[in-house]
Amino acid sequence: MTRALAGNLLQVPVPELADRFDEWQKFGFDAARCPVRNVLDHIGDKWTALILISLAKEGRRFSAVQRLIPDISKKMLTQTLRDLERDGLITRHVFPTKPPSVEYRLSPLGRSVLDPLAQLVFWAESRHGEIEDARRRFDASSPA
Amino acid sequence: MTRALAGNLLQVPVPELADRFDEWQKFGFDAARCPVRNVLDHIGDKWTALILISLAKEGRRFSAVQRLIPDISKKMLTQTLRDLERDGLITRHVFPTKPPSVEYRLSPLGRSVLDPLAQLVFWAESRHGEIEDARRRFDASSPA
DNA sequence: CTGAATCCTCGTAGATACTG
DNA sequence: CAGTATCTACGAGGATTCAG
Repeated sequence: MTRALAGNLLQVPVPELADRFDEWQKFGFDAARCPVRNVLDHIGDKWTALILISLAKEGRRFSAVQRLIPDISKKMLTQTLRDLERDGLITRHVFPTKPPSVEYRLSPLGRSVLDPLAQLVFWAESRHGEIEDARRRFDASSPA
Repeated sequence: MTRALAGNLLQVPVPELADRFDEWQKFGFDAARCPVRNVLDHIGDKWTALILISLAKEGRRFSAVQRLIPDISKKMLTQTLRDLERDGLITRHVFPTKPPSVEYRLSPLGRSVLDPLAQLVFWAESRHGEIEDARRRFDASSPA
């Protein structure tokens, strides 16, 4: 599977990102037309990425996800799952067992975001040390 | 050009992302050890990504960035720039002109995040339509 | 021009309790 | 088990004003 996707991976050169930015400018920088604001804000919120990752391997039930992300409240879990479902990134499957059980799964669209998301996560992981160092330096040279 | 970078791009198979997630679990899911929470939350906030992109082509002055992102307040611009500087993603250069001018530039570390960021932005752009459709379907079938 | 300082508001998210 | 309902608190972020 890692092979299968290798060929698919869209090449996105950085200069093009800057050019895109220039283009958004021409439309008055309408928030609705700007994917950075419209989507990245959303998947960048406090719980979304974590939930997507927790569903990467297999579908999971509500309580299973909650166990995987211990400090999320039921309220935020419910809400974030619903937003994700609304955006078509996950699907919701209800099984009419005695105590009802509900399983959430990534949709194909949801699975497709794991690649770019992984890029960012692994960037964060590999640069984490550098960032911490920079913070320490900054805090040291900046008067409280 | 989509070809040129193909060789450079780190392949990050999705299964590995899920495995990483499993590992974080073992450490009690400490927020400090979790790059998703520690870093992605930060670059995923309201203005950070936009500012990074606006500096992608060249260093820019405070007021220039503000023009590029019309609806950011001076307060948030100052604050986000300072956080970015603290994290070592941008550098700050003061020129002692008559009215002082300050230019912000991406550091090598800052430039390095543009690649994964671009992946996500272009994902957002290419899937934007799908997401909007999903939203409409969801809202239509869901009783207000 | 590039901020710093203050005040104020609004939304997000946590806590708690309840339900099918 | 998988939510819903309500209340509250906190903090991000906007507006405004001042300063080097």
